[in-house]
This record gives sequence, structure tokens and C-alpha cells, in this order.
Amino acid sequence: MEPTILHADLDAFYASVEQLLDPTLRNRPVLVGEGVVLAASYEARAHGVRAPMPTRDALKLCPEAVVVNGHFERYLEFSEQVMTIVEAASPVIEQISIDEAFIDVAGTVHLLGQPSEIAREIRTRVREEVGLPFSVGVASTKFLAKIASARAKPDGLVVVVAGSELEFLHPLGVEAMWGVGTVTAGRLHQLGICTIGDLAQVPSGSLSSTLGPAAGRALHALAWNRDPRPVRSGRRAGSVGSQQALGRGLADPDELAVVVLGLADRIGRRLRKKGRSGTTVTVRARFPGPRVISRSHTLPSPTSSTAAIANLGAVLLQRATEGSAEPVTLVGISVSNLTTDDFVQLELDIDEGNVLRAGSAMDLKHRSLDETVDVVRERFGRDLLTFGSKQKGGSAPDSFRELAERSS
DNA sequence: TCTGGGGTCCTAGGACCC
DNA sequence: TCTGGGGTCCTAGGACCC
Repeated sequence: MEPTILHADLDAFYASVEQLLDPTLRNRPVLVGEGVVLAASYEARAHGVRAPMPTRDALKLCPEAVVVNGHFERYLEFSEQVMTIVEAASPVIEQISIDEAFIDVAGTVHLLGQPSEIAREIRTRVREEVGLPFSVGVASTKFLAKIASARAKPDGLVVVVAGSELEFLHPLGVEAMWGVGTVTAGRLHQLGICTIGDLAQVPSGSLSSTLGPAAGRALHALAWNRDPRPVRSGRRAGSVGSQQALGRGLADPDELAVVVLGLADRIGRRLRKKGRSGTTVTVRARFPGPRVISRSHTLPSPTSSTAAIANLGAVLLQRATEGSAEPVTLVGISVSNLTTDDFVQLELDIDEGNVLRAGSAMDLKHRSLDETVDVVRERFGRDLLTFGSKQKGGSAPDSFRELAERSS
């Protein structure tokens, strides 16, 4: 029986799309990104170019490279085409970024054949129908499938068969592990731990003292390919944010206010398009150094309003920058604690729990609050999320809490 | 001499409640 | 009145991933 978890990953995705769209770029080194390399084609990687690297450094390594600015909307279109093909293999899919996804084919092997056959079929279809190179790893855990797909690149397939997992895993450097970056790798090296096999020999307790309890336990388990995380379909983003680098930096409050408004507008649009709202607004400011300061605030009820995000963002940015004479080199805003807007928002006049006037032309007069909730549910198939009582000063937040308790 | 924009997850202290 | 434990939420910071 073959393992059933696939990790599928488009190779040098942005650069491959550019080569597909413009045939004159094929077989040539291509860099996507004018300031920083977001993606480098394999022809460019052969010269040592890696993402993310300042584009001018990349051009020193590879002067003949063609630099293009990204076409992000096209990337999304290609991503969707590929994911549609992948969905034919199994409904259990977890897309983790624009160019990669986990697929559990345990439920479809009886229809479609062995996992390695399914992986070959997906690769062939993506190659023929979309025209992009695609690598797939097949293994018994998400962790190992991800490492396998990295070993499969470019444009390959690696299956880690049952029983050979540790043989495959232990000779690899700790940097190959998902979750080990430069800082953690540096700490491990100081402990004399270089390979995943070395890591496996260290008791998890002594890892925890340097890396923290969660990271220590997780790394030790992963070194033995113990990874219970299932492939989870239908996961939704937990936050929506936007950020902007400001070159040498801005100090003028008016100019910063313009940046904040632009970011809030982008976030507000995206939230509303997704039909989502959030309660926590976080502002991040970077200073030369690089020093990063964040300030956040949680609202009593969720919002997707550009104005609300911008106003709160401006206050938080001021708090983040006060007492600092340095210019701000990056501003980021994000909205988290997201909820889905599958609710009806109504303004009602309420007196002692009875509705005196409804904010829309609905027949809600003289009903109790509980009845109102039922009527709204019946008519819209959704819950009443917020309401205000004008007579009592209209404190929607308090009412919201009360109603949230009732309807849950 | 840091250089992008989009995210996730973990930690740790404090407030607050039971 | 004092002491303790457990749980949740908020805030700030940091590491990591593509």
C-alpha cells in the first residue's frame, strides 16, 4: 500500500508563467520583481540567483537575465486552472499558497489507482492543459510529502515508500525541515545538530530549553516523521492585510496618513469582496535598523469598512511612532479575528426587548427580540448579527454581545 | 547595505472570570 | 481575608513560509 498524501508544487511559478505568456523568454534566465526577486527561472538559478534577493545583486550574478514586473492577476488565473485539475484527484485538498497544495487521496485510490499513478496523471494534465512544470511528492505525512516535492524539483515526482521514510529523512540537513529557518538552524548548529538524523537523537526536552516547548516537541516528532496533521479542506484565511515599503522612509504625518488610507482601502475592498469582517486591527511600523513595532486594538464588533480601518490605523500608527525621531520605512495593516458576513445587520428601535421600529421596511413591530431573531432567520436564512437601539443611545456593541450569546 | 508583500503560528505577560 | 488553580482574551513581539 502506497502512502496517500501528496504535496503538489508549481516550479518557479511566477517565472514559469512569464515564460509561458512570452515565448521569447523560454529557455532564458528570467527574474520576476524589479526591486526584489520574487521568482527566478531555473536558467537564472543556475547562476546562483535565489528569491528573495535584491534584483541588482541577482543581475550581478546573471547579467543576461531578463527582469519583468509581475502579472499577479494572471498568476491567480493559472493557479485556479491548476487547482481545478488537482481537485479531480480528491476532494480532500488544502491549498497553502498560490502555487502549492496538499491532497489526501486515501478516499479515491479505489477509483483512480495508486497514489503514484494519480500523481503522474495530475502532472501530465497540468503540463498538457496548462503548460506549467509541476512537481509532486508522495509520502505518509504532510511534512514528508512537502520535503519529497522539494527533492522532486524541477518537474519531477518523488514517492517515499512505506518503510523507507527515516532512511530518506535522516541524512538531510535540518534546513530542509519546514519550520526551520535561519535563526533555528543557527541555534541547532550551535548544539552540533546538523542533520535531521542528529536531531532525532536529541531528547525533545533538551530541544525545548533552547527553542521553546512547542518547537522542541514538534521538531523532535518531525525528525521521526511523526506528523499527525491531517489534510484539511475548506480552510479560510484568518487575517487580511496589506503593507507598503517606503524606501528611505517617511516621517511626515500627512504623507503617512495617505499611505494608511491606501492600505485601508485595499484591505476594506478585499474583505468586502470575500464577505468577511474582523475585529482586530494591527499596525506594524518598521524603522531603519530594522526595528519593528506593532500596535493593535480589538473592536467590540467586526468591521470591513475602509473608513473604520483607516481611522483606527492612523491612531495605532501614531502610537507606534510616538517618541521615535526616525522615519518609517514600512507600514503594514492587517485585520484579524475574522468572521463571515453571513448575517443580517439591522437597525432597530427597541424598548424593553420589543421592537418599536425596524431599520428597513420589515414587519417586525411589536415583536420581542427573540421573535425578531426568528423572523430574520426565516426570511433570510441567516442570523441577525447587530442591532442598535436608538432610544437607549444605540450601543450596537453591547447588543451584539447579547445577541451573539443568544444565537449561539 | 537590508530588500517585497502576502500570510501562519508561537510565546509571554496582564486582565479578568470562575 | 488570603491563597491558589484554571481558562480565555488581548497585546506585543518574533520566527517562519511562499
